[in-house]
Amino acid sequence: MKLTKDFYQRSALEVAPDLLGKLLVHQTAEGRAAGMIVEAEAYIGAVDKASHAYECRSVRTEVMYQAGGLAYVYLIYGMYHCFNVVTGPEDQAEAVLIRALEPVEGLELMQRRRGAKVKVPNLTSGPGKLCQALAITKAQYGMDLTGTALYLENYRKVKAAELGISTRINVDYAEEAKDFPWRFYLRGNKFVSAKPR
DNA sequence: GCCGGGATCGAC
DNA sequence: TCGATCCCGGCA
Repeated sequence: MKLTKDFYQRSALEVAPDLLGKLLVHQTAEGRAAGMIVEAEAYIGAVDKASHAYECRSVRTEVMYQAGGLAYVYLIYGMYHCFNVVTGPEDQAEAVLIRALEPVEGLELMQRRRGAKVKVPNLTSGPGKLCQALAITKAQYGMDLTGTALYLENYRKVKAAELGISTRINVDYAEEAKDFPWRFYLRGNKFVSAKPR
């Protein structure tokens, strides 16, 4: 079942752990590719120096200020895209970065997009990798996640014992925010991008 | 205009 | 450990 606006229009800190075990689906002319979310990080503009929206409402961050249920996609390091789910009510800049997926559907398509030599665990085990595997680019910026092309749906339940929590990856510059325990992952899943601290 | 830096990845 | 590579934001 597809996730509805109600699911997204809550705090990023509630949505992020709830996203584990959900299926991210992207339907394109090339076909359908989908993976189960195994790692996600919350970003909350109002209080979070690691957030792009911290003291910054601009063309790039505008979608984060919209009501939850839209896609926030940005280019990082000049070469990779990162996919976020916008959460919360309108005017609260919040989002959840999807950091890793376990491939479920369209493995051949993902392999073709990522390159023939890439081994399966590396298809979707990082925010840049999963965007390449699912063909998510800035063309998907602002897209409605309750639509038909790019959406999330229920896939499997996650037990409390499977939930891992840690600090977020690569935000050491963010002063006190670097220590916020806002990263959520499925314990023991081999597609999780990095070892927790 | 110009300049600095980044929610990454993969080759060395 | 380090380089690729480019958009964006801040400042002039």
